[in-house]
Parts: sequence; structure tokens; C-alpha cells
Amino acid sequence: MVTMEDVARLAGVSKMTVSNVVNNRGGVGDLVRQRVLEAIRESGYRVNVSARTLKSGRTGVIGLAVPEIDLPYFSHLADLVIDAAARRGYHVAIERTGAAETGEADALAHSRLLQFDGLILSAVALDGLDERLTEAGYPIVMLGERDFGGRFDHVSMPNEAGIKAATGHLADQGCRRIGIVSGPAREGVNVVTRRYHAYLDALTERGLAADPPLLFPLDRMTMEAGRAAAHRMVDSGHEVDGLVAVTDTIAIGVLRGLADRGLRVPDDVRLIGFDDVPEARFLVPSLSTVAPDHRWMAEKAVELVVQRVHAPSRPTGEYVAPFELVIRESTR
Amino acid sequence: MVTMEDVARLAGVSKMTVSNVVNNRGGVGDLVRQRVLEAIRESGYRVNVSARTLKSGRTGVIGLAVPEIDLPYFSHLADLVIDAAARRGYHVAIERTGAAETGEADALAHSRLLQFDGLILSAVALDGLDERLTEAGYPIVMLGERDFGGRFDHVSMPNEAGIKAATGHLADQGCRRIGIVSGPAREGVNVVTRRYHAYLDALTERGLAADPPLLFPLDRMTMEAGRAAAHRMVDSGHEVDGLVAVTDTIAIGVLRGLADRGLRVPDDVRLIGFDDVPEARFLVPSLSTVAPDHRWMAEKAVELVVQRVHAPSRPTGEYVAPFELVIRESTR
DNA sequence: TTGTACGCGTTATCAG
DNA sequence: CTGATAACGCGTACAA
Repeated sequence: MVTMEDVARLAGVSKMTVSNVVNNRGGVGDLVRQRVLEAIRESGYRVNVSARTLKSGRTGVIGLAVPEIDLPYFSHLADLVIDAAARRGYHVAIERTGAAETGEADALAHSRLLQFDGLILSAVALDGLDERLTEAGYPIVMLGERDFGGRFDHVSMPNEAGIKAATGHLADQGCRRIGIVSGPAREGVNVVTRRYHAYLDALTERGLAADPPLLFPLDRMTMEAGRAAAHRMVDSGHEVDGLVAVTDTIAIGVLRGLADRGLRVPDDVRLIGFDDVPEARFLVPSLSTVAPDHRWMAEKAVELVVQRVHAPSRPTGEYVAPFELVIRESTR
Repeated sequence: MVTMEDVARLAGVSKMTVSNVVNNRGGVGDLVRQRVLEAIRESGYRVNVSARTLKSGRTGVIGLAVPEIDLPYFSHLADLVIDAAARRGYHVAIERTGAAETGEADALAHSRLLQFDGLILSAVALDGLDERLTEAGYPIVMLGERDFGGRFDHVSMPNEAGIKAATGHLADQGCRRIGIVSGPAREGVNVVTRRYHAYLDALTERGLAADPPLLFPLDRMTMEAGRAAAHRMVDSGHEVDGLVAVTDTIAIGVLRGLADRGLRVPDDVRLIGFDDVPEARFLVPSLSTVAPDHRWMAEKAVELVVQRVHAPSRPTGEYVAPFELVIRESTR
């Protein structure tokens, strides 16, 4: 392995000078700088990140923990976070936590090993994890999901407002029996219960609330689960003319599930999702959805982590993303 | 920060003994081991990965380089690679190569890549990269795309066989004017030209080759590009009754593009993709596709990298994934 | 402007 | 079975 020492010898200077050149620090003569750069090229020298990290105590890496990366929403999010981090000179390491709670605890243990400078946690299920989180040793920002009562910075989806807007939009389109396809209920306040209550509120305000509620539950947040929910809904004879899916991923499955049963969107049932994943506009029919400003969220989360790296004791904050209602074919 | 030194002092032993306990090495008395473990718990000690890496020269991390992670194919691949690596005790760090190269100093460019014990490179479009790669200093496996003439291990898609099967299937379904939507042509042999030629061969064998060929080119490998290609195809008056899309991502765009022009799949045009991304079965119509065994590919790629970490000079090999033709609604 | 000496936390070697 | 010592490669005082 080529070290700084080698480069220094080759260029006829000291290690320190090489270090200064590599890090673009001043105090190096132009001629010397050229010689050093030449020596670097010739020798194929690369900085040793481990040594640098060991010395500085900073890794320059932000962890991004997501349940699954092959769900469209999370991969899209990852993309945006990488961009935002890059703009600040940070790299992003993606950790997959898996949907199960044990997986998330494990991932946290692993992320300790990886020594991030900070962690952005986008998680669905976090039971019993908050205890461990407080001793993680680096800043943590919760992104888009359950909040921990102000213990961490929290960048959240416009859950209430978004779902209310979506539900209201269905009503405006003439829907009278509006159902919701919603994720696995967990104890405590989380994104699922929040969205569910927002849905109920919107219906109540318009006098459309059904009793019993038209809730079609999911056991997982996958396309397959969405499809199964749609099947169950149709097979049990519910007559619904509008459906709110709590995420676009679910909506993709629902769309398919309705097609399986010969129901057409939007003719028989109108359908609206939440997230505006890249696929949404390409589906047939294209999917109406609540489009939170993901870029804003990614940007905010990274900004908060980076800030906290330098000022660990700043008080935590709550940040809700702006959103737009995107009307496409599925609710026309 | 709590160091081994601190733990050693607390337990009344030497650093070395603590190290032995932490790494489950033998040669430590049971009583001493207990004392050390207790001291670790009490102090909240965590191994410092940077120091370990600096010393050992191994990181336990495999890099996975992909152009974009929010394309369904790559995020799915990432998922499988993470699984395969985890089974062998390795972590995976995803690197996105799609972004334009910044003007970093040579020594810093790719320095992040140096933290890897090995690299799995998927579909990289960085020109002149192969020069640098040979001096990367760690094993590299090419996955699924461009091959570098036997310089690296290469796990490839069943490009020829898969596209031939797909094209043949369209012919079997009665298609007579079969087109292909294919990616940006690059110099040299790559996945795109390979698939294109396989398509031509299949047509020639059946006497269906058109002159001029029904090639609808893409400038990028995105859904949007697929949609645009479909628009151009229809608008230019081509009468095509079967379409091969070189990837499912493209196919999703094409599906939408055809719908935009009022063409129905499969009634007016049959469409088949390549990859079998998770979404494929949920589209309406569900998408017929060539389904390479991605799990096999991920497994193989990881296996090869890990092998080569321990035996760097083993001769390189070429490995072609098995595949299945998955017939769904889009070609019925 | 350049060079020297030392420390970062861990592990390998070798002696006890 | 345990402990002392010397690296690993880089960055930072501080000296020249």
C-alpha cells in the first residue's frame, strides 16, 4: 500500500506537506504542490480513510436506516438523502432494518459498528427501541414516521393534512362510501393511526362517516398486502366508491387487486395514494396521490443531522413537510 | 470515548486481554473473561472500527456500485446482495455512480471506495473507469452488465438467450411486426447491443426481420424515456404488434406511453420486458418478462468477491444466470 | 514555508 | 494464560 510517507519521499518533501496538498490547505508553494500532485499520480496514492477517521473521530458518513430498500418509497428517499448529504460533503450508508422490530435493534447494533457521524431513521416499527437510541452516541433524526415525544429531531410527513385533503378530494369527486386501506395497527401513535384518524375526521366533517368504518387492514406494507386487502374488500361484498391507500406502494397492490376482481379505476372505484413515488405517474391509470415534498424532507433531515454533529445539545424540533395534492387519472 | 485501555484498567488486566475477550479468542481464563465483560458493560465500551480497520486492513464491507438506486431493478438487486453478504458476515455499502463526477483531487476521488474489501459493480457507465479499476487494490466483480474482456469476474444476465426467448414468445403469440425499445448505444459490446442482436437473430430465424429494423431508441434507461419512445413510435406511424423492452423499467414507461396514445396491451400491442422487477406482476396489465434468477446472481457475485478476498490470484470467470420466461397478461 | 515528534485505538508478536 | 511493546497511516502541535 502506498502511504503518505512514500509520496513524500518520491516528491522529496515531508509527510506534512503531502497532507497539506491533499487537504487543500494553504501554506504550500506552487512548485512544491505540483511536484506532490505528480508524485501522487505516479504512485497511485489514495488517502487511507480509516487512518483519517481514527485520528479525527469523524467518519463523514451518515447512516440512513430504512425497513426495506426495494420498496419504491424508500429507494426514492435514499436517493434524495444521498444528494442532500453529498452537497454537504457527507456520504450515506444505507442500513436495512427489516420490518421486524428485532431487525431494527440489530441494525442499530450494526450501525454502531459502522460508526456513523449521525443517523437518519425512517422506521415503521420501533417498539422498545427508544431506550437504546438515547445512548447511540451520535445524533439521530427521525424521518417520516413515529415521533418519540420530542426526544429527537423529527421530520414528518403531512399525515393529517395530507390524508384529509385526499379524503376530501374523493368526496369532492362525488364518492359517498369512502374506505381506507391502512397498515398494521401498532400500539401508540404512529403514522398509520394518525392517517386513519385524519381520514375519519375528514369523513365526519362531511357527514360521510360509515358505521362500522370502512377500514381494510393490512398485515404488511407491501404491494402484495395491498392486493390481498382489495380482494378481501370485494369478496366481502363491501360497496365502496372511493379508496384511500395509506401509501402508494399499497395503492399499486390495490390497483392490481381491484383489476383482479374486474373493478375499474376510476369508473367503479376511485383510488388515491400517499407519497408520489416515481412509478405513480406511469401506472395505468396513473395514480392520484398526496405528494409530500420529499426533497424538502431529505434536505431537512440531513441538515438537522449535520447541524447536530457540531452542536449536539441544540433543542430538538418538529418539522412537517409541505405537500401537494396530485390529481391524476385514478380519481378523475 | 471509552477505549480498551479504560476497560483494561477497570478490569485490572491488560489491553491485550480485553482485545482477546472482545474477539472471542481463546487463551483467557474464565474468571478474567467475566471481569472483562463486566467492565465492558459498566463502561459502555464499543470497539472502534476505524482502529481495527487501520490495523487489520480489512473492513468487512463490500461495496455495491449502481447507477441509481431508485430504479426498481437496482434497489431489488441491492436487497439481494445485502442478504447474500450478510450470510457471509459482510456488510454492504451502496455507492451511487450515476451522479456526475466531481473535480476532486485524485487522491480523494474514490477514497470512499477504498474502505471496501471488495466491490460489486453493476452497470457502470463511467467512461475510462476500467483503467482505474485494475489498480483498485481489491477484488472487483462485474454484475449484470458491461464486461471488461475477462479482466474481472463477471456475473451476467442471460442476455442473448433471454431476449431470444422473449422475441420468440411474441412470435409464437402471433406477432408479425415485432419491435424493440432499446437503450442508449455505447461503444463496444454491452448489454444493449447484445440484446439488440439477440433480438435480430430471433427474428431472422423466423423470417420476421424487418428492414429497416423496428428499433426504437432510448436516450436514458428510465421510465420517462420508455414513455417517450412509445410516443415516438406511435406518432411516426409504425405499425407494430409486439414490443420487446430491454428492461422492465423501460417497459413500465412504454406501457404508459402506449396508453397515452390509446393503444391497449395486449390487444393492440403485446409487450414483454426483462428483469421481473417486483412491480411487474402488479401492473395492469401485468407484465410478461424474462426473469433472470436475481438471487442466484447476487449470491454468485458475493461469493466471488468473498472468495477473491482470500485468493486474489484465482483466474477470472464468466457466469451466466439462469432465467425463466414469465408469461403474464401483457402478452396473452 | 517545511519538518519532527507524538497520539489516535487496535492487534500481532513475543516474552514471561 | 497474561502482559509489554511495537506497529498501522494520518493529522496536529510545535519547532526550525
